Amino acid sequence: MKPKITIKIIAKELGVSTSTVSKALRDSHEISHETKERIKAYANYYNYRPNNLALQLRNQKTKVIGIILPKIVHHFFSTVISGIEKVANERGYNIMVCFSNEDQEKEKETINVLTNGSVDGLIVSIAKETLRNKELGHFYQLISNEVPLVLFDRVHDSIRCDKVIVDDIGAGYKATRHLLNTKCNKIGIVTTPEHVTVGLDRYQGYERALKEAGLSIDKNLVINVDEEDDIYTQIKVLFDQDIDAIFAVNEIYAAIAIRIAKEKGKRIPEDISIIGFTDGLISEYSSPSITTVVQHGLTMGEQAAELLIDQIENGENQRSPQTKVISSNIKVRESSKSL
Amino acid sequence: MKPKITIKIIAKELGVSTSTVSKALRDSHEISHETKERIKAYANYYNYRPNNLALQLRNQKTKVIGIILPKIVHHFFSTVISGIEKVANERGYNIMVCFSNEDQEKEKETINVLTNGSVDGLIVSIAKETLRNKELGHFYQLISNEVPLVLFDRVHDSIRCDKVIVDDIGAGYKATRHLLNTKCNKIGIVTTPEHVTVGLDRYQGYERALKEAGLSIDKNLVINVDEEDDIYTQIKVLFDQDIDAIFAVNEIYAAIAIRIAKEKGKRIPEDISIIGFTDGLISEYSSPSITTVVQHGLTMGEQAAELLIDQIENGENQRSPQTKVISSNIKVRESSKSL
DNA sequence: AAACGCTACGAAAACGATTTCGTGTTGATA
DNA sequence: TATCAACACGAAATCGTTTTCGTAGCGTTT
Repeated sequence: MKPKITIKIIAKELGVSTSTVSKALRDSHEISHETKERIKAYANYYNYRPNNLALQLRNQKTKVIGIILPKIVHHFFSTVISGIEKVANERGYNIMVCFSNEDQEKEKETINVLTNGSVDGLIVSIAKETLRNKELGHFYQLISNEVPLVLFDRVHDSIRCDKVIVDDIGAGYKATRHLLNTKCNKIGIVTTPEHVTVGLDRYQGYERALKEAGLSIDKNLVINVDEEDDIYTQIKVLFDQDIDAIFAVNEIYAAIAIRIAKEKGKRIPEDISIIGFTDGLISEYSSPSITTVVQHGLTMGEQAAELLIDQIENGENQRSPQTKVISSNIKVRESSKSL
Repeated sequence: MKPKITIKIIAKELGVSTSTVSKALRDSHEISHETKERIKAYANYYNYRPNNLALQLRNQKTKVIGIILPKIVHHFFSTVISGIEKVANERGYNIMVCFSNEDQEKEKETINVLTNGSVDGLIVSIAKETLRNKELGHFYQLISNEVPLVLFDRVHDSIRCDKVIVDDIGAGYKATRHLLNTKCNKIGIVTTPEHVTVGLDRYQGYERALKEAGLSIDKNLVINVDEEDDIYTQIKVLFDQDIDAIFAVNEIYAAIAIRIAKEKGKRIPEDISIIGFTDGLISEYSSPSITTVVQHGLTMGEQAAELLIDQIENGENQRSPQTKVISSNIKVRESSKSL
């Protein structure tokens, strides 16, 4: 990389001091018109741009937002990034993206590196391992160091900071209601293990909807998928039961359910309705296309960024932590009956 | 954000100079054992970490790689990011991700901001608008400023730098050969308009395979999709022709082709084989699952990162620019016959 | 002519770290 | 006892920028 032109070089070339150059470029009234013009012309000619690092060090702010995600190859997360970047860009910030790969150690390490001056604040979705262990010390530390922080999607109550979440209970409820409304009443659910809160919440919505409809919960219709094992096999056992609908808490489970249904010769949605979660490409382009709960990742990203930048720029005027709940809605496609 | 502990503070508290603290923490032989221990204990107790910005400014390197992509909500690009991040992380770098949104002005602006000290080098996939206009001045400038640069996927010959590309012609050829080998000989192709080079290249592979097999090109079997209009309708006309296979240059076109085939009551792959491109989730989870040309985004990202970091760390020992061609391979699934 | 106020600029500190070069003290050697 | 080396530390420069505070020079006022 060629050395870039600096204020110091300009100053030496033009026989003035660095202060004069700096002031001239910022149009200070302290500098005479002709000196200003001379300096500006020179700077312009050599395409001078102030060095970011120097500014960041001096101003004690980087105008960079750190993002830590469990992974990126995932439609929901890339959508969120997109939303964050959009707002960040509008408000003059850049983003620095890191991945925890669901690993607690890497999450800690990344937080450590980023908060050592590289970023002005963090937007994080917590790694599975961290949530499982409930070892949240690194987050408590962020709070006590007053690092601007916004958690989204995978959050934890004990961390006192701004949060952006989907109303997973409400979404589970809506999904189940949709199935009930379209004359299904033997509804199976494919969800995550209980320690993954999003799965648990969606399950609770399911439970509420069923109870409200006067139906009882049949534990045989509840599959808690362990991703360590083969997903296909685990979902397949659900088809041994007498069911007329499946609520899958994500797109992939839904796609697999469809595959099994087809293999079993069931017609969709006549014999069995299927509803998924996360409005990704799979749902849109599989055939039959899949009715889903759309998660509004873009909106979540935008909101998270707004909250974070507000925190950063408000400095001392600490407001109390907010939680934004992004409500979701059902996108009806071919895999479920219409009303 | 609470002020973090600095060397200066430690020095003052312990009544020594900043030089002593710095040396002690880096285990210099110049400092006596007991002083070292005293300083280290203090630093450790207050959890001292050197400030990144200060180091970056002093060392004149950031250990950050800038990535500029047209967009992120796209399986291929997020896979590439994943690959870059993996290697970057292994070699002690972080990544800063920006999007051009296919817009030339934003691309220029982003390059400008990032190269002003924020990153040590750039990995870029060029925006469509830039390629269409052929205004590559901002890239030539990077080269003449000797900014470490690697282009991937969307590249341009006139930019003299390292590149990582897929062998699109070869991939198109392989895809077509696969169809020919499985006894298809009335093969339609759904591709992009001609100015998108990846589509054009894949088409050329198709052409070569057919000619080699002694078949002539029937222009009625070639669909150039204009994404401004309805994709579904454009692909549908292909089914008016007598065909036994379709080569779609991306996953979405393939998924749409499958949908149409089903609507027409064709059996896949008995009546019609379909092969796609990009090994994303759609191909994997749709039913029937789709035979595709896998694009190895992860590998591309890894290679790009290796090339870039080599450039950065080799400094003056400029080797001549390399182009890595990542070859692709066919992943046979249910939408095509097996050999 | 002394006092004052502008104008137009420079010196120096600051951000947080590293590193080169001195230098005062100690003990050993000639 | 003079010389020298080794030890242990500090001063200052450096990275690139901004900003506060001085101040030289000049003209105006009383």
